[in-house]
Amino acid sequence: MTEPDKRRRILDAAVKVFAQYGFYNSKVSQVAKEAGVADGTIYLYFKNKEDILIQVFIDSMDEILRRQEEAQEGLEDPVEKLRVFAETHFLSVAESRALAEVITVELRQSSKFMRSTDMKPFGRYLGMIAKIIEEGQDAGAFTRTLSPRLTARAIFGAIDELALEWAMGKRQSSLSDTCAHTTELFLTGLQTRPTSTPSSGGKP
Amino acid sequence: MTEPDKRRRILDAAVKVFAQYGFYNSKVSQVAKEAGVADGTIYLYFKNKEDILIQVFIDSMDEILRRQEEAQEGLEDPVEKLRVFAETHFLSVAESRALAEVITVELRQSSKFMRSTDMKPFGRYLGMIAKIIEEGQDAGAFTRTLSPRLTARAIFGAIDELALEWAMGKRQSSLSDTCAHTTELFLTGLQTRPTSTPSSGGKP
Amino acid sequence: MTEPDKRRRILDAAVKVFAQYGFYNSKVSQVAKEAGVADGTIYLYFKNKEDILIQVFIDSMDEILRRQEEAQEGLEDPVEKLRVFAETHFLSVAESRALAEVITVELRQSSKFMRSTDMKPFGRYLGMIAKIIEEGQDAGAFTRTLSPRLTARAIFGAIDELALEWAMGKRQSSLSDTCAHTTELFLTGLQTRPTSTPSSGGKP
Amino acid sequence: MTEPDKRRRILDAAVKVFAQYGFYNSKVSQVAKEAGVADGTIYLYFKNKEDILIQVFIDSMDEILRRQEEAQEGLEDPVEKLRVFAETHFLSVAESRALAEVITVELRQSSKFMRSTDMKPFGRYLGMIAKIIEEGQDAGAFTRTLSPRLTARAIFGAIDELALEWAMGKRQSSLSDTCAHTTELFLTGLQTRPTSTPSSGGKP
DNA sequence: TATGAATGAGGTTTCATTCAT
DNA sequence: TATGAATGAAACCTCATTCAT
Repeated sequence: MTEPDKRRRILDAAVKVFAQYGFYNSKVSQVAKEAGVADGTIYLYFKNKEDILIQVFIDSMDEILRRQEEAQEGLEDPVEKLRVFAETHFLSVAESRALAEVITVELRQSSKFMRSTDMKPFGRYLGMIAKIIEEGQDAGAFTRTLSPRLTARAIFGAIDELALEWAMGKRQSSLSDTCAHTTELFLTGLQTRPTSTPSSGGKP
Repeated sequence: MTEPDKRRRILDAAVKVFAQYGFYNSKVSQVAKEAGVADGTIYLYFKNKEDILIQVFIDSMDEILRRQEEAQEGLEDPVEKLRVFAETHFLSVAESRALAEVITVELRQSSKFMRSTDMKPFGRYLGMIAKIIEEGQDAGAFTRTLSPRLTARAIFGAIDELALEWAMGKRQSSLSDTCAHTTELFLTGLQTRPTSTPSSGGKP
Repeated sequence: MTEPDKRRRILDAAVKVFAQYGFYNSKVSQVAKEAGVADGTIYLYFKNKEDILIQVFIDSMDEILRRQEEAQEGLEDPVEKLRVFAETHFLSVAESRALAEVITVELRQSSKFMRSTDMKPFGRYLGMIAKIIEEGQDAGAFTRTLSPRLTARAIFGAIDELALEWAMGKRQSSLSDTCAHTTELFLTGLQTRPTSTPSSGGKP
Repeated sequence: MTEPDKRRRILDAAVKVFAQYGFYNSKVSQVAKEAGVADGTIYLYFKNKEDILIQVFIDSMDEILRRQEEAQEGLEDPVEKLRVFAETHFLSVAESRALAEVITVELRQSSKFMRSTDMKPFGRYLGMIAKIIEEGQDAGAFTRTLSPRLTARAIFGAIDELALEWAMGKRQSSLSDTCAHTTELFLTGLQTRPTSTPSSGGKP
């Protein structure tokens, strides 16, 4: 009765601890102490240590997905959509460096056993990018030569790598700079060069 | 009796085991058995379990770097250089899926303590990409609007993500397709728009 | 369920096991089994195996010191004091042969690393003897030719050696005999012989 | 052909290493390195690690016994004999602090398993003291109230404790002082009171 | 005799998980 | 629900010993 959302507190503590020590070097008791609960209490909310990581991931992905969907609302231009998507991803990362670390680093490690688990949220995340690309292709804004799925994955890889560098390293460039960079690189690669041919041509 | 390079055998075994179970879920005794040596023998060649991972990384990076340098020999065109770089990366990954997994997945996990270690090889790898970009910019082939360092990182992220997907997943697309995809996306983004040089077009 | 002092139980078990097998040949699991606890439980009460030995020592010394102080209460005569001290030491040893072995034998072995630890109790023990000697010298009962500190040490060595022999060997002599022996040897050597000549003399 | 007495070199190395680290914390390889031989070579001269300690002990005791016997040669007065015995013990210890440590410290530790082994040398050492006392008693120089065996043990304990203190600690007193101290304490306790005797003299 | 690389048994210690309260 | 003392399985690593050369 005292604690409204103990589960939440444990998840937040886990993100903090996992980010600092890495999943395998974190102790359940550390998470418990950080959350201000007893060791045993954790097992009232989670099946085991691994389950905490999974829930952290699912919860975080849900939140990020929610933000992305919110951010996309009302947007029409595929180029704009992609730009906003990248921006939102960076903002999410910037907001919680710890979360970024856990998601990008710890998650890969665990991906082996996670493949068996519910990885849908990540699939949906990639799906969002792919859908934007497809729409762009349909609208004639993006070149049809690139596979939406593969490109989505490539874009995610690039964004994620930079976000990781930004999150973990001594950020030399500002977040928005880094973000702008990434998008420019991709967008140019994606866009049909309407200008290219015609403009160039333009022989009246 | 004719054990020429026991160290090598252990490293190879480690890659195999780490790739399958993940570093933290692998037991030293598994590696020993896979290598066909006694548990204790491992400690004649490596300081501890972690050291095995580090050596795997260093050795592999050295090998990949060597290949990349060899592949770049004689190339002049920046676009060609980048294309070849990506290809070589994919080929290396394709050759040893296990190695790819260990490098991309396990390594991140360990990056916390590894930052303190000799990560030079990875820096050199990124450096190669950055240098290619710089040369391209100097030659007027690549746009100057993008920072070589950040772009190198983004490109690596994309390549690596796809390589990982290819290595771990049920490869739906062929290796060369995936490879071609990535490069096209980037190269287009990087290249100065020949069109932009409507000059080329030239309306006289 | 009714485990009042698990720490105590472990210490007692340790004394027993260490005495029988020697510290370095004892396994923590043996101590655990003897104490009726799980292996891991030991580490809730002690830092490590070595720490058990140190605590055994400190606890035992505290107890012996307590007894000695109690036994000395109300005594005035230095000779009597020394005699009682020896008696009490023997009695303590007699009470727990195992404890004697651990303290006298195992402790020396560990003295190297223990010098850095809290050896105060032992110093206090020697100090008690030295103080008795000093008081005896001040009272004119003991010769001033002997250094209290060195003599204390010598006396301890003798008492301890006999206690050890008694504790470990096939005791051929009774405890009280052995005890009486030691004290007589020392006390005679310590006492000033004022009386000796004259009194005996009685030249007619 | 090169090494005349490899066995000797190993024993000397062992004394050095055991004294510094203690028997159980010493590694056979350390002894080998200190002796300048290969690990395996040690097993050509000794059955196992424990055997090295035993041989060190036996050899050292033999040497000390030889010295004592040599020192006792020509002596007649029991008091003088005991004094010389103590002096010789201290001198032996002084000569090789390491040896003293090994004998007094490590040996006790190992006494459990050594009881089954040939401990004769130590028995002979105690026997020497006991014999001197007996002779003194027979000659009327020492009181008959003390058991030679127990007294010998007590004396050894005292001498050894002081030698140990002297060997391990920061020697505050000179060796000869410490030595003189011990003997005075004992001799006085042992001697029949020349004074007391006059009474014996007579009254005819 | 001498070597030293290889062995592999086994101990200390950790830590996820349980369960009596 | 909550606790946290207790559990005990299991892993890393050491190191005495062997044996092919």
